[in-house]
Amino acid sequence: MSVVSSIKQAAAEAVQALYQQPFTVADVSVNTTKPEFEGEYTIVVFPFTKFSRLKPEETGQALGNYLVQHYPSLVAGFNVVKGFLNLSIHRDYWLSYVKEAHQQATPGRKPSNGKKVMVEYSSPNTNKPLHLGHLRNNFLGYSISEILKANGYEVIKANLVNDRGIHICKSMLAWQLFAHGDTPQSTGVKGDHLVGDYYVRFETILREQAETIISDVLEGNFKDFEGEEKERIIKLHNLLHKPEIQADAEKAGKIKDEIKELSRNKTEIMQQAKIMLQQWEAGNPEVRALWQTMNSWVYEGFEETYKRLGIDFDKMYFESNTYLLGKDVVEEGLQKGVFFRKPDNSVWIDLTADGLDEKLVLRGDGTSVYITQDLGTAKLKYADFHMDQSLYVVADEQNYHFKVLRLILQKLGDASAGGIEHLSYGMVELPHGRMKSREGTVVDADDMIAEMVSTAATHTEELGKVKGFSEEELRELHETIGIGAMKFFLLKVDPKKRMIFNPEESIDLHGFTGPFIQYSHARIKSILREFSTADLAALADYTHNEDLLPMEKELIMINEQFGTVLEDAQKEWSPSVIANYAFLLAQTFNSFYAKKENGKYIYSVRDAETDHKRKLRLQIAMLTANTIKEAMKLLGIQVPERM
RNA sequence: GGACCGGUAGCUCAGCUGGAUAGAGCAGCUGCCUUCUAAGCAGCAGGCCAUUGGUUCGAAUCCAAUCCGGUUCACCA
Repeated sequence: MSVVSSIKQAAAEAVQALYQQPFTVADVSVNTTKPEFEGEYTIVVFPFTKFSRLKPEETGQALGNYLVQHYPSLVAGFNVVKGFLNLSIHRDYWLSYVKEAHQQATPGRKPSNGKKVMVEYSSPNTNKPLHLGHLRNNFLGYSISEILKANGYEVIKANLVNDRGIHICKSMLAWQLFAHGDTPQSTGVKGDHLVGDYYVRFETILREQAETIISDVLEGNFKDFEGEEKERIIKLHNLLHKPEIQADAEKAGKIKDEIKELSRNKTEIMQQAKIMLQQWEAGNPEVRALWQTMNSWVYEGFEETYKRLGIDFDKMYFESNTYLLGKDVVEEGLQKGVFFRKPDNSVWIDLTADGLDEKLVLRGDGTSVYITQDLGTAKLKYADFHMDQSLYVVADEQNYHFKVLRLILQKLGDASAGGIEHLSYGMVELPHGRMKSREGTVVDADDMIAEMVSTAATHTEELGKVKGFSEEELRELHETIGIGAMKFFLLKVDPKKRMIFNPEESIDLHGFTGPFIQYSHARIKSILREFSTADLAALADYTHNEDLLPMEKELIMINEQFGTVLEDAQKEWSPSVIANYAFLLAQTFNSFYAKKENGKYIYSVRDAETDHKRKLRLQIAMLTANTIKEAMKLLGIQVPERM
């Protein structure tokens, strides 16, 4: 049990004993003691005064006395300042913690809790390469999975690949029209990029063709439209010319957008893509073959990127296998009276009682929509694994979708409903706004990785501290630092906040960054290298008998908090909690390392004042290195032995 | 318009389950390599915690209203 939990429990018992009042552990507020006061942890006594009917100072005294008397091995002393009871934790408590923990490779890990959770993340489209937004998703999904594991959960990392649909046909069509049979092998272009290039090509042609139609429409020529669509476009055209709309830029913009959308749909190339999609759905052998070929190129490309980033999955789902799944759910919903059919044969659910809207679950023509598939897939996942919880790592623009998904499954009384949770994260934006693939303003993941690794290489070379590294070791080190910097950059921010990335400013290697923490770890390792492995192993049997200097105590304390930090990160689904902690720990060790008095390093390990001190500091150094390593591992970041 | 999310130093962010004088990093300025690695350490400067009101011993933190920014409310996925 952590120190803080022990204190809370002791305090709750003390209040019950002293004042015969029921008081739970959750009601006790414990903070770290401010540096200007004596002690390590502080109990806020104000909440107890209504039971004690004494002044806060007197209540604090009474409580402090009780704790010292009844928990002497925990609380060695105390002082009271106003309503704050500052506790000095017994020296031996800290000493026994370092002794017991310093050789643990994975500090803070919890034993299995018997619960199973699926984390779905990444979920890429197979029509273009990964970009910066996907990186945040991948890093978050991977990290939260590792954090859940460390907290005792069994985790299934799942990836639902969006491998079919109109966007895939766009790339396929453009390739058919313009590629002259080019392949990744023939061009030397990475598969996902090659396919992405044809997606862009498609969009370029589409834009050109749409321009013509739009300018026709704006001139009052509606030859490309007929029937209902013609009526609609004429109506929009007329609306646009009304003076009150002309005066309202926002409304005019919306109308123009709709004209644009309708026109895009009418282009020849879009019509061709739609035909291709129908052929795909009908199982046309030629289209299916092309689809398989091009998807395999993309998978090779993704595989390379995932591997480089250290991202992995336990289970792959493919939308081409799941997109028809939801239809029996629709039947079920109709039978249970949860859904209803409209005259045009479309199927809906009424969620207005829950503060939401009516939601379509099946089109009039019997084809499914996004939510239909997701309902089916949720049931499939549950049938496959019977997990207690199913976590979806998806951007916050889909908050509404997941609210609806969970609600529908609840109304259907489905077993999977209770476990559905949305780990919603904010989008990564550029200084000028959102990344848009149509407008070519995306930051490509592979480019970004290459750039970070090369920045790391340049910087490493400038510092010139890696003499004796082989080519291969150097290459590995640059990967570790560059990718570490990038992962840390994207994970240090609270997931639910959107973040702005400026490609003009490269990601820092100093300060609150991955490399700072990696560096701190490497430096601890260089301290440990001063000693033989036999010396280090022998520390396990060493019996402590020495007082602690302030920063020795502080470091042990922070290390000891790791278990609690792990729990917090899990509860909040936030790797940033771990990132902040790892930084604090590294920073504190650096201060410890560099602390100088009268020209002497007062916390020197090698040149410690006594053998006891040397052994204590060695244990502290080992403990800190292990905790840093483990914390970074939970973020998916490796730490080097030397850098 | 409804729902949800955000607004803390010049910039990027911690702190938000109420607790002592609001913290980091970057950028700016000072110092510190004969040291177990200076990707570091120590310091200076920088704040009406969006605004107003409320709750109470105590509010950046909780509540209400307002202002600003974002997302969403598709027979797209």
